[in-house]
Amino acid sequence: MIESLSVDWKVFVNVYIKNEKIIKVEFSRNPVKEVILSETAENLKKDLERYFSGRKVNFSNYDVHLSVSPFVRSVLDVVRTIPYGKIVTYGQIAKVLNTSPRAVGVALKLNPVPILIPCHRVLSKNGFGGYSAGVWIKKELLKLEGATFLSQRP
DNA sequence: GACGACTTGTTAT
DNA sequence: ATAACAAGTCGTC
Repeated sequence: MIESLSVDWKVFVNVYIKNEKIIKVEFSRNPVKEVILSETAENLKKDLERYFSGRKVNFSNYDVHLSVSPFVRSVLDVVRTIPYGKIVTYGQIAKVLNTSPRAVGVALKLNPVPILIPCHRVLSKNGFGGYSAGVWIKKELLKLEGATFLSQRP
């Protein structure tokens, strides 16, 4: 059975969990129908609420499912180690993995669990780069985490 | 700033 | 199998 829960933010953040593993996080105009939540799900919900209220939360101990190619997995693994409030570029990740920035961008688009795997902390060298749910959400998340350089970017 | 060349994994044909 | 594309970057003008 799949658990679903929503957290109210600028948009609703909906999370789906199966067998204690997070399988999907989505931004949506509407909340999902919530089911009875396991302890893991309750904890995650509280952590998300804390996160959106501006607290520093680390999501890296949550179990995520990730049905993606080995390459995408390797990119997401690297992204997962980026600490709260810190920013890196697509190029830096590409260098670590010996690949191209372009490929890193494609891989990040395939991230099934934004926020938990913080792809919003990966920007292009000049500018913001993209975001599957819309760049404005990426900007809001960075603002939330206190990324002060924001105003210097076009 | 604009534009093209180069890149490399994914996606579509 | 092969071509087109993408959440990028670098050099040149």
